Amino acid sequence: MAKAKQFHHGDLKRALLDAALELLDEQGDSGVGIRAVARKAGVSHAAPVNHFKDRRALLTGLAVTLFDDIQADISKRLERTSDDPVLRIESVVRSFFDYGARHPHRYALLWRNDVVDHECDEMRIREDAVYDHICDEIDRLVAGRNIDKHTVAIGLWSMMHGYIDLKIVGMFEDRADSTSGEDRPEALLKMFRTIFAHYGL
Amino acid sequence: MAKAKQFHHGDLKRALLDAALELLDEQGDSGVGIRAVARKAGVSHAAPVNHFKDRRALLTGLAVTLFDDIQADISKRLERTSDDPVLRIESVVRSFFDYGARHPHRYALLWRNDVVDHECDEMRIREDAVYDHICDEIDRLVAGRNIDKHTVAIGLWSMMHGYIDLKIVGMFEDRADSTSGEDRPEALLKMFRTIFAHYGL
DNA sequence: GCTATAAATTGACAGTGTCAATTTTATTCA
DNA sequence: TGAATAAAATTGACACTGTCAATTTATAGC
Repeated sequence: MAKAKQFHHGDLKRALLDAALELLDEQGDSGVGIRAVARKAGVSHAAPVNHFKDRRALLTGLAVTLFDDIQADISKRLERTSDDPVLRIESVVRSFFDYGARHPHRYALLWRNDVVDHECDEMRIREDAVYDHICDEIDRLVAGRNIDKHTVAIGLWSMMHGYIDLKIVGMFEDRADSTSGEDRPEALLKMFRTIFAHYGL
Repeated sequence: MAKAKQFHHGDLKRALLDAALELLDEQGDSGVGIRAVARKAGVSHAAPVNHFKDRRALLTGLAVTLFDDIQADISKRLERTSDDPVLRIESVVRSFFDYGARHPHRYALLWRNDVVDHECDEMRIREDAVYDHICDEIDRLVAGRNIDKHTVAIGLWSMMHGYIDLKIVGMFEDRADSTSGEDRPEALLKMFRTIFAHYGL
């Protein structure tokens, strides 16, 4: 495998996704065009059509691999986390916080509805997986009590996603003078612990 | 004004923004191209350059008008709201919730970093204005107490924005079975009131 | 009325996504 | 093994986009 230069690339799909990821990190999603990716992979401009019928399909395929990366990181962290549901939830949230800070373009792509097909099975499966990570722990947390776990999960996820997204946009740049709480993500986590506490969790 | 058909349009800038808004509502930001807007305004493909040097400038100009609309709605609601800081904060949040539900494409555009210039003065001013609406009330709320108002404001704004954004993406479509709390936005507001309560506000 | 300036026009260029036709390689089956 | 079939990559074309330069047209000021 990895033969020098043959007509049939052998593993072009993988090569295309690699090239796409590089372009994404460098220029954001607008830089990930079919032709640009093909160029970067050293292949003709129409070659990708065999593996991705669309630009949309290409970006969706890329988003799928990103979700897998996140999923892997979450699992790795959870292995090192105790059985306390609150701590496990915080592990998941920290995984997202870090990912958003480290790879803003990748994170932004995940929620681009126009360019990524969230309806397709491959995406739904991945999204379900990460949602379940949050929801399962909350389920354990509210077990027996008369609390709608989805409301708590949606609230938590909303705050988590909203913070990452707004930070990427630069919304908190010069607005929130970093006087007291320098580590804002941790402050938000503490804030949510407040909600858990209020529910008696 | 509004003369039939002359070479000089007279108010082309306004006409372009009107056309852009229509296209945005119909097709999302990807449908708002310079040429498409010019076509819709009944003018040649290069006419817009006199009023918007870029596609980015066009989209930014459009986003500015959207922020103004939101600002107007917020002000209208606040006029009818009592002096209670919590109620006033909830008014602002409800304004955003409604806007996001009513005009998903418009809301999404506001936070598109690649296509809208958030650094320019016109944008900063509008963003500051809406942020201040939230922050001022929170400031009154935490007055005297040893609480970082920015942390509370960022938490609130993050949850608000995250919920609207994820809902637009369709993230809560079939996941959260709408058994108990049908009105999710109100549930989230209640959740935040929990945080206020915890801080003794 | 003449001139400067602003506003809109046409035309061109490079780049894009997508499709059709074609050539090249790999695979399968007799 | 060799021929037929399928898969993978190529080239070429089309319509479309954003942007720029050169040009024409209208407006405003002296």
